[in-house]
Amino acid sequence: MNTQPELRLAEQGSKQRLRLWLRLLAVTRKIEAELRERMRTEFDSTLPRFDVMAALSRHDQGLRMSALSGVLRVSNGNVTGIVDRLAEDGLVMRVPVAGDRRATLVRLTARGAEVFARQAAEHEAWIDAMLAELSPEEARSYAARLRTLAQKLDDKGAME
Amino acid sequence: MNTQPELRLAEQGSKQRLRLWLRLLAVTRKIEAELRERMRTEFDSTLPRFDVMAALSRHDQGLRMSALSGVLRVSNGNVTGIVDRLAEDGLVMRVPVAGDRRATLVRLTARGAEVFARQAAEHEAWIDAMLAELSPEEARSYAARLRTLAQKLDDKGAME
DNA sequence: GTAATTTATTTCAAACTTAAAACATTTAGG
DNA sequence: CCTAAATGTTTTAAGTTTGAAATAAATTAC
Repeated sequence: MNTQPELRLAEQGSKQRLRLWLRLLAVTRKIEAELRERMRTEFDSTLPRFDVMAALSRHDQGLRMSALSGVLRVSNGNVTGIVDRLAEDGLVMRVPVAGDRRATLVRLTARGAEVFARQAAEHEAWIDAMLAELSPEEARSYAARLRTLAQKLDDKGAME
Repeated sequence: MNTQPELRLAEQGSKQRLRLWLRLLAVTRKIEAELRERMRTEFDSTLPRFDVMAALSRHDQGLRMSALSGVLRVSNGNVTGIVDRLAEDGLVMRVPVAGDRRATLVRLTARGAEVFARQAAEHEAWIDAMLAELSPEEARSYAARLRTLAQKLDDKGAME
């Protein structure tokens, strides 16, 4: 056996990358499950709602529905439902766009901004505790590596 | 300002960890989106179905519903639905457990095993291509780091 | 200017997901 | 035994998610 060492090596790389992906997925799911649980028990809310509010909090002037779904990388129809429910609760508002009656701007209400600020502070503390194992320097370095990886993935996607 | 340097430093660590989490989430979602798209177009299937079949493929003798949901870290009721649909398609089968009429064993059918083998090979190739940026050694080292992190997270969860 | 195309969003059907309730069965304690 | 607690699974209600179809409005091309 092992008459084709270059093939064996390629296989090895493939297996290592697959293993990495499975671990990445496991850790991400674990953290998400924990965050979801806490959002539910502490704030009677959900992660998707938090994600939408987080995106809006970075844009005082509001975001169009399409921009929102672009930022969050979820489908248009998905955002519609979440924004509907947030609006019912008075946390976000839909504002018409002057000069384009197709579009809507979504913004946090004053109460929404208040509620989000409280949740964001806790959220950051939860993450900090869960990733306490990693030093700030280690976190910085992994984040940087992931950034270049994400960039490469986006480049590939753009070619289609 | 900066009269409390120890606080500033703690804040820094917290911000770095939060940034890392957001990148982790972004990369994971990007890869998942790509895998889902390919599962759909190439195999007319979904990621959750693939995940269930992958778990079953590692257990020739089959898995109980509860073991399956434990391995996949999803809720019991969730697995029920996915297994229902896989069973309709003749890819998995429910087998009664001798001596315990509450439990069910789920196993891949012969056709299910065949179908999964094809999908798994492609799946591994997709991952390999998406993570080609990472050398096998780099992948191995990150996977190891994630493993210890996952372990720590599990330990914390076990304390509740 | 009107028709065709593009853009922005919502609606829809199907699947996935969760937590909690319901159900069935088994195990343990008196 | 027989009842209470524990275990294994499904059902249910609500929300999330997708991709595709529908709707509406704006833009482009005759």
